[in-house]
Amino acid sequence: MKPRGRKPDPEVDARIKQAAVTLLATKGPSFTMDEVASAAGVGRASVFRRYATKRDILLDALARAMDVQVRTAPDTGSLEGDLLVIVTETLAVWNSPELAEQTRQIFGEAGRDLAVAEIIRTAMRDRIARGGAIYDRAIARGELSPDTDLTLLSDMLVGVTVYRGLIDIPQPEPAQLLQALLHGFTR
Amino acid sequence: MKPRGRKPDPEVDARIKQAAVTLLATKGPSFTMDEVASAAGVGRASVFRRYATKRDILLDALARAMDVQVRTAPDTGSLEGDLLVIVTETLAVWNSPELAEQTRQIFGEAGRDLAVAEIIRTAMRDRIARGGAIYDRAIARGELSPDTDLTLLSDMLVGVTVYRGLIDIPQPEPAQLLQALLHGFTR
DNA sequence: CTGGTTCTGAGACTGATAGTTCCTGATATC
DNA sequence: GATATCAGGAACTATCAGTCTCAGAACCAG
Repeated sequence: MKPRGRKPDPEVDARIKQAAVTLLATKGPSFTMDEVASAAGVGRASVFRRYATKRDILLDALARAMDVQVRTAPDTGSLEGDLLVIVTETLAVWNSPELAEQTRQIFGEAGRDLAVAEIIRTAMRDRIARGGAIYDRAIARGELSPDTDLTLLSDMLVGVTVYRGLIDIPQPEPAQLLQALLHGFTR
Repeated sequence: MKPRGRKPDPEVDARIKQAAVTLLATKGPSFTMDEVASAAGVGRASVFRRYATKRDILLDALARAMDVQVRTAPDTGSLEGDLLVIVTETLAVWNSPELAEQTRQIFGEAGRDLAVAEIIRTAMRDRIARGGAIYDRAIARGELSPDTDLTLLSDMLVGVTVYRGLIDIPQPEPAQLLQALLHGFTR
């Protein structure tokens, strides 16, 4: 059956989503529903008509926020060179105080809500997939074995930085981290 | 000058601390002050007389909880053997559903409160220091260079597991992680 | 055009929870 | 014995998620 009465205003939709993403970026996951409504210049009820719970709007805003930035994979001619770019970019997130704080909070939220974890997981998978060419080339060059666990490689790279970022430890030097990933710690 | 009136009851102290630690273990950081008071069989005001805010009691309970488990370092005769024990133990935390959930929540809390981060950081430092002998022996045997960044080694090991645990990815096989740490990903 | 339905902003209300305050009684120091 | 602090209990405030109501606007069916 057709919907009857007045239709939801798409303008209101847009302004709520916009406000949620902005608030997530500025205040982290602790924004309030009142803030969303007033930042969107919209009635409280209109927010709750679209999102039953705060969790819903948070997840939506988070998914939007994670969907944004992705760069094309570098191609420097060697695995070491390509990975150095990625390592450096990854560390850059944690070396910028504002970005680091934001990221800390988001990973923190993942610890209390598996749905948040899933959003991050998916976003990270996409990001790795985007860099797949690097590994293809490295395997073609013989720098990596064809049966390398690329996910583990990637997770070890990201893992240290997330871990250190979360508990507020300075990040390693890119070259050192790169060395450890490529050659391990034994001599 | 001496304190005048009635003294704080040490029994009450103890029961509050006990209740806080227990609640932290069972409900995670989301326990309420009412729960603490009633679990301790104590008045609400007595809790707030000892801890000005919930954050304070949470930090205290957390510090207590982290202070508990530490094992003596293994000595299998090789770095590989010793590390395998440590890797396996670390993975065990995340392979037990209840422990994993608890750890997830605690790391999540670190993302929203740097004081929590500091408690974890300190506890992890202690734990690494406890395993220092492993690395001393490995260096003596020539398995590690004397200028190895042991903190990075340790953080890379823990980092992957925390990262994967937080965003709910299955943990790697111990042997595979060990291999990556010792020898890296290149051939 | 009319009537019914759903949207809109505004605001009141409920319930949970942190934190405060006050009460009465117990226990300590002076 | 006066005074101060602690004990438990309970009322109170403030914040926030989530619900509900209202009056007015927009839309659809007849």
